[in-house]
Amino acid sequence: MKKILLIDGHSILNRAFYGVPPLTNFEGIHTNAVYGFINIMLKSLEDEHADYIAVAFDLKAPTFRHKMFAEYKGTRKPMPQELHEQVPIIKEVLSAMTIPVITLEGYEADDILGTLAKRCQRDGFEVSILSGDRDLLQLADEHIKIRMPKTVKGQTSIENYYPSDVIDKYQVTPEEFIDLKALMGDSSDNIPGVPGIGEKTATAIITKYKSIEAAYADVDNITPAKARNNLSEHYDMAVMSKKLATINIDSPVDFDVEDAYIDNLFTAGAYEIFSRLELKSLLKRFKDAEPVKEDDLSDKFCYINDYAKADDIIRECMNSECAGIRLAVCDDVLYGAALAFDDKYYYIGVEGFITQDYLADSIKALSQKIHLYAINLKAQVDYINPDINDDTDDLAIMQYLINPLKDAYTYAELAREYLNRNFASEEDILGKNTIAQESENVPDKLMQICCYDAYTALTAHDKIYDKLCSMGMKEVYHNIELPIIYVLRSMEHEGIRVNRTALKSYGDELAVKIEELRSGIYEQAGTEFNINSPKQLGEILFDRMGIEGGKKTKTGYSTSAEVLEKLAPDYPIVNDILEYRTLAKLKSTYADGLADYIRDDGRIHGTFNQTITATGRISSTEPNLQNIPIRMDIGRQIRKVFIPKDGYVFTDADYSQIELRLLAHMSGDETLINAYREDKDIHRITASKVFKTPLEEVTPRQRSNAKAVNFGIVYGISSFGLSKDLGISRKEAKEYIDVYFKTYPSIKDYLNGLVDNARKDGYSITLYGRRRPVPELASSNFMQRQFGERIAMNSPLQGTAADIIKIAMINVYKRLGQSNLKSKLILQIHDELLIETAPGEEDEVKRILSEEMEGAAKLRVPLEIDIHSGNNWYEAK
DNA sequence: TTGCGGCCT
DNA sequence: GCCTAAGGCCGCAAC
Repeated sequence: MKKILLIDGHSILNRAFYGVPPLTNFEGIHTNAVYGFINIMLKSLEDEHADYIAVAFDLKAPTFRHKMFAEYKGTRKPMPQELHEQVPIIKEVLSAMTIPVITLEGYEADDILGTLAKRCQRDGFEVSILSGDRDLLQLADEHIKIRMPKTVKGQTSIENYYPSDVIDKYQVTPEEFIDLKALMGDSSDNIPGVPGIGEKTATAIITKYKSIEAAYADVDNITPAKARNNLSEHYDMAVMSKKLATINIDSPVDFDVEDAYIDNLFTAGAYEIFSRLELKSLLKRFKDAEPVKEDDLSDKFCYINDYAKADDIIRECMNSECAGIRLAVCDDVLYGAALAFDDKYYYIGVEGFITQDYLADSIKALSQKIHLYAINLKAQVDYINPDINDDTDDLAIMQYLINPLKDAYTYAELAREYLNRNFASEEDILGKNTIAQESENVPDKLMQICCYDAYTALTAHDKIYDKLCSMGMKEVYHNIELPIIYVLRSMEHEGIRVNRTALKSYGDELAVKIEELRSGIYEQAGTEFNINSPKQLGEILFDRMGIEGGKKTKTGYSTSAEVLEKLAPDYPIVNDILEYRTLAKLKSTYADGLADYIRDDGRIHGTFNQTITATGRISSTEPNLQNIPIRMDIGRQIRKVFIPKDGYVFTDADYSQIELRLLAHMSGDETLINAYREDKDIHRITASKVFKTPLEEVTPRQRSNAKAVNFGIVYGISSFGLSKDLGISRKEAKEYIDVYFKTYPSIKDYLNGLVDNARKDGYSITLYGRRRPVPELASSNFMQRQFGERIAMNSPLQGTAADIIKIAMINVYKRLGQSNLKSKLILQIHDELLIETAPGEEDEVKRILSEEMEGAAKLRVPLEIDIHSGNNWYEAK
């Protein structure tokens, strides 16, 4: 039997809009409703195995119902702009997918759906109608099924209604459903119904009489009295409501069902739209549906394993101006290299006479002679160009600067965006294998990955570089991001030495204390359970032990430190749990966690990621060396296991209040600027002004509160956040903030200006021109907009601080090299640099650090650093 | 894979 | 009525 799926366009789009979190592409176009719509539609097609599909939409113009009843639908709240702008997009998408989009002047989508459903049923079709609108239930019939998406706890499922299901759920037949609505009315459509009759009474009346006409005929016997009186008085209203509620199943809609036949939904046109909208997971569906869609350039690629040929190719490449390059590198081993130049694409494998050293040396020579373009240079730079230079470009870095919010900067992403090509991604080609594992198989896959990469680097380079420059980020790219690659690579290469045995005993000591606490906790609880499980812990504390705490999270009780700390004074077990948590965290994440990363050279070589953060900061992974404990002494002790080479010391320098100093500089506030110029205590000054107390009489408490306010300003202050931080009421927090802004009006103006500019431009910007898009500012959701405002206030400060320390790192790195020092930069922790300092170089290293860090930017206030040295990281802080 | 909780600047 | 100070990474439990 033939099957057709009919969709209520606006209803499903609306559901998708509110069901899918806000989503925008880089141009700031909202896409969540389109995304959700297509997902619901494809899911339904899968479930139903339909071979025909059509979508009906309402038009703006009045319908026949408005002629009957002028107030029909009333003055509806306009749909949010974010949803409104997606209406034409979904229609465009559907058209591109060759799905008929049906509208009819003077009629609603319901009427179109009803008409088509009945027609198709007559023609022997099995019909499914997809809508979120219960009114459609009146259409349910022997061969007409109504599908309604339903969301329970964030999970969307579909409810199917045949007539029997309607009766089960509403005690009335689909036909009677109309009469039900005629009595009840419908506030959203402004259908009046009968006053005083709600769902309960209406259902009772209709189950008994089957129709409003029959009920009216026996109106004297209707109970309760209120319903009786109202129905007899307002019967005409019920009759009109019935007419309004009745879906027209005989509308003059012009439709040839053969147009709705599903041939291929995944057309090139649809692909183009989805990639413009950046709906990646939908693009994936394309690949499954239409494998030929993937661009295959394999026949252009040439595999080289002959030494003489390789030599010829490299010599030939030397004569071109530029080349795309991609090396196959894994665990410090080079397996091959792809070169793309003059529309030629070679992969040279390390094989036979083509040794690693030969290939690396040839590429280094090449990089001296011509411009090379790579994607993710840091991973390959060891074999390309050992030291800072401006001749090898990195397209991943360029793209990160253009949009730092993306989650991948791979050739597949770049080719899609800039070349309109859909290449199999590295993950697609490798599957679960690594490059090292794959090198043992057929070399074809490595060739494909590297050639696609080199092809993309060469072909997209000019487009992406031009875009970067047009966005004003040429300097930040050349002066900051490109050189920092080499510094980060060097830091990764050096690593940091760890005292393995000390780490082990630290872990062992923790284990003893943890066991003591564990048994004590079990004893107090009267049972054994997994203390690490928030679920079990919550049940023990709040159910079994009956502690007053209350639910907070979706999944159960909150057992966060914030909650537990309030209970700790009254319940010894809670105190023990908090201590257990602290120690367990230290053991699993730091003692045991770090041990796994110590390599044979006794050092940890983490990775510094340059393209992760939204603001321009560096991030650290495998392991994260930027979150080693320091606040509590028990945790801080772990820093003693980080040690320099024998005879060396650690020198640690960190900026003093860099973000507040930037606030002073960028806002131009004279009080703040003078305070820093005269090296005054900034928090004390703020306290004195805000609390109207003479400077000498500021209490420690006042100073500490002022410090919290200063921090808050940098984060994009909110009364909620400040109140939580200070443990005061929101009202008090708001008063602090108000007084602060009254005291520093230029800062208020500056921060407001940041928000205004970000709203106008769509992005925030640092002193050095680095951008961060803030699409949240355009949201219709209040929370989202507020979030956007805080981002707009924080990003320029945090981002400029990130720029400045990167400049300092580059200069420190260069100075250490120029002075032929053995000392090496090994860590960066956002505003802090750690140098492993060789014997006798201590003074010079300190001089370099202070000159380069303090001199990294010339501001209206001095940049100052604190500097310490020691025999381990604990001592050096 | 997701949510919670916790460590850092 | 929402439930938020900015930016990260990671271990564990539970699905």
